[in-house]
Amino acid sequence: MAEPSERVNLWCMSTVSSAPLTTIASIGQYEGQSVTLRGWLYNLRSSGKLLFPTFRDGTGTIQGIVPKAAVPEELFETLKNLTLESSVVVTGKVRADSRAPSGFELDVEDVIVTQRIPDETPYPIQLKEAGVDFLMEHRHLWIRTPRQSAILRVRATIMRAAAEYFDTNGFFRTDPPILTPNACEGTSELFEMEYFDNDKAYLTQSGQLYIEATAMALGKVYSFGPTFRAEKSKTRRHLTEFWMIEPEVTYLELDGLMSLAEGFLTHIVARVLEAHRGDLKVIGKDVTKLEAITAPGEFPRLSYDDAHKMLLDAHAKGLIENAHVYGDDFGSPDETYISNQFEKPVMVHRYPAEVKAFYMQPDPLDPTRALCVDVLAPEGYGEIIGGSQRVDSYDLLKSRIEQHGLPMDAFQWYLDLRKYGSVPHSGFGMGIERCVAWICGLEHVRETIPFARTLNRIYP
RNA sequence: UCCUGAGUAGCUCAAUGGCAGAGCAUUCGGCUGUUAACCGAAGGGUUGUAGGUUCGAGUCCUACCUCAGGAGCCA
Repeated sequence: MAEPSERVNLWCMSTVSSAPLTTIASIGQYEGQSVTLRGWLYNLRSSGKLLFPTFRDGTGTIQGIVPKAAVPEELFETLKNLTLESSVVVTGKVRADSRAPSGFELDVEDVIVTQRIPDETPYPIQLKEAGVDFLMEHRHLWIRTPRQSAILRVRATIMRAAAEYFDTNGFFRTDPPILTPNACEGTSELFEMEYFDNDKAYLTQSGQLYIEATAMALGKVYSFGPTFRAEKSKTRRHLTEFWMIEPEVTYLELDGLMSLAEGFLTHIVARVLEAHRGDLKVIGKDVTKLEAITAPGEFPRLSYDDAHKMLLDAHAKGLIENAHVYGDDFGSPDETYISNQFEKPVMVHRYPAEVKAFYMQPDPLDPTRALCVDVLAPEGYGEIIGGSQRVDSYDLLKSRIEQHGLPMDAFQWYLDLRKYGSVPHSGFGMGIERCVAWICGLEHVRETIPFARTLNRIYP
């Protein structure tokens, strides 16, 4: 058996062959030519004197063909005995073939094995089924599989498109601190840590209060970064560490905020459809559901009261188990039902102020309502955006802080924003992982981020 | 925190209280168009942990551990 070794250095690879270096995603441009790919052996089938190695390189997969009679003996033996996920530099001629899923195959001419995985320690992840626990324990390897790679590529586009929407609409990115001295919203569990000698610090659970301050400096701002919640939630929608993008805009009221959210989500979906139809196919997402988002027509806007009536009707018809109690927030089954009634994301606004955060502006037409909006993604994915107009009165904000039993000292700087040139302003936050889960049609948010942090898992 | 379910070969799973099994993976052999290829053979086990019931426990009981799904809360 040929025993290729780690004999290849990255900087000399370009001299191995005169063929142009390319990626699997763009290999169609080279039909009829020889090219060089750098990647890994994804799978290997054989039929007597014919080998079918499948290669992957992070942009896609392609099947190679190696007839014994057409290549040197050493090359054939090397490939025949190559172990899955060994790293390789492959040179071959690109050929269109209707039998290939991607439309192209590679007639292999040369292979340099960068590292051969030894027989005694085979690659642990099989192409066949595996359980959640095993896959999460091997997340560092699981992300190599075509479906997981496709999800991560879509995630990258969603993150870029989200930032791009604000960058091209006059926003300034102003990221808040990740270490904070107190709870922004006071109630939820926070990750606590020592801050030098006598102080505690907490990992941020939202940058909102800080970007209200930067909005007062710059007008239209957004932040984009990780947030942390020590909630003991074990569901398909929760992570303890997740990424949030949050715009905050001065002189913007609730209606304008909803329009902003609508334009923002539409832009993201459009960008994903532009760039990732192939990936969405690998993932198994029905793209017609996404095309419905970018089709003409506004996102439905539903008041809390209307949503409540919708839920009562549904309960009367036996479509949901529990009758919604007027005045309560919506539970997950309620949100799922509401979102399933629409093709587009639905914006539910003006919840009872009592169930919402202290900083939300009351509706002047009915002060028991908060000027807030939750955007519920279609197909039962639930809340992906939560936002509101903020309290702009010093006196009202101060009394709210008192009512909620929050430490006044910690909020002095926040109150200053209402003391010195207060203006109406609004903002929202979108959790990237829930957005990715919705757009990709995933069962669980743990697949939307390279290394998910959940209640029971912090390895790898 | 509460409710429910699951832990058996590297992986996915079977096994009426009565001999510990299969598929995939690995190794060896066969096949010139395979698409998670297929065919033949071999190796591979402290049934999550600790007790208990029983002639006999993977199976029944108790406790614990781990994981999963859901509720609440949230993005």
